[in-house]
Amino acid sequence: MANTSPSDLRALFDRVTRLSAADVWNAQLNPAQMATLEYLARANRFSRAPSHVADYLGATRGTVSQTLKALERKGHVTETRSSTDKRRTTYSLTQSGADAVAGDQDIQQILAALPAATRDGLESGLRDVLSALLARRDSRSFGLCRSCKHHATGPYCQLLDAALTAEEPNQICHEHAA
Amino acid sequence: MANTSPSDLRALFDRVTRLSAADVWNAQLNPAQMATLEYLARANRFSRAPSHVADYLGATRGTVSQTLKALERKGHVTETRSSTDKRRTTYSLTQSGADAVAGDQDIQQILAALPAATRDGLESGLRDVLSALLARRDSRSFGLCRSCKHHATGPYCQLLDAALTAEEPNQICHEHAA
DNA sequence: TTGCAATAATATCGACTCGCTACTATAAAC
DNA sequence: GTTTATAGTAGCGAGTCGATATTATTGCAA
Repeated sequence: MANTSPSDLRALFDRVTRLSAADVWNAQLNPAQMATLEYLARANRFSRAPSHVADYLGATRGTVSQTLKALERKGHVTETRSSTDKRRTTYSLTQSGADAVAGDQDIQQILAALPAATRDGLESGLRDVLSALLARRDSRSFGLCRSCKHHATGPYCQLLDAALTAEEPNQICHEHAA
Repeated sequence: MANTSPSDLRALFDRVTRLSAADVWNAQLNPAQMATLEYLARANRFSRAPSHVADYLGATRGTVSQTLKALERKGHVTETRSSTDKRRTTYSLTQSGADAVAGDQDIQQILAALPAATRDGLESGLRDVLSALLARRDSRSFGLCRSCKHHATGPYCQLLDAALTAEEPNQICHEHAA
């Protein structure tokens, strides 16, 4: 296991990616659509705009806009326009969208079956790769609300000056800062 | 780092995948084309047919056929038809194709910068996930020639009854068996 | 308060993936 | 010598994806 060459490791990562992507198609969704649904399922109410999804997935706003329209046609998300700032749109999962995310268990079953030590090693490696990727493209971290410097007990967000629900501290936030 | 939930880990994996895919587009290639080139760069001469690529990437033959045609139009691969079995076609990288693979250094640089222990943890985790995925879809392993049961010193392949070049034991083989 | 730059979301375009179903060759098995 | 399996391809429809342009809307400054 020692002396892993970066190119071998990269090939290994790519292959796992491709094979697990091939599994996602077994819903009526493609990988981009599933990734979008999964993000929406984990993001808080301040972070569900097309531009947030684009930023999170590393895609352009145009692409994400089309993906969200496709998901809307399939009934997995609904669009809500902001009344205060009419440029803003927010998307939410419908029940059918939430079901699709919950039903996508294939890779999760494999991960759940791994020994805890292996899972931890995998996670810490992926986290390191992710931080390097984020640093290079200087993208946002999308961390959990509760680990943010603007998070105050209450629960309350000092940046957005908003009271939070009980679940929100455990959701992903676009404005997250360490 | 402990108590990693499978769904968090899955989300982490997806995000790294998407962000690194976004980087690949910076060549004139999309992720599927780059993955195909990378496979061809690592596969031995018995393993470069469209169906082998399809099997490796978990895609259909039709899709791979089109991808190879696109790569051929761009001058990154060349087609060679077998004279003994006229159904068979083999693809090889051109210099331009090899350059494209070599130029795709972004993720490799990140991986190379990781501490060896982190890299090993990442690799062993990915390997476990890969074997589980392969077992479920009962796909081939595509291991290195030299680790195959048909590999004999010489170097020589007992299954295909063929003498091997010096590099071939270190390439990927479609017929690899443990 | 008019003017302009920044922001948010879409629309459109062309290249391409992807699963799918058909289809053509060719080769092997009976 | 016919059936069956294998290898590759074509064409279809849905949809991604980057690029570019367009339309609203907002905020700021002269």
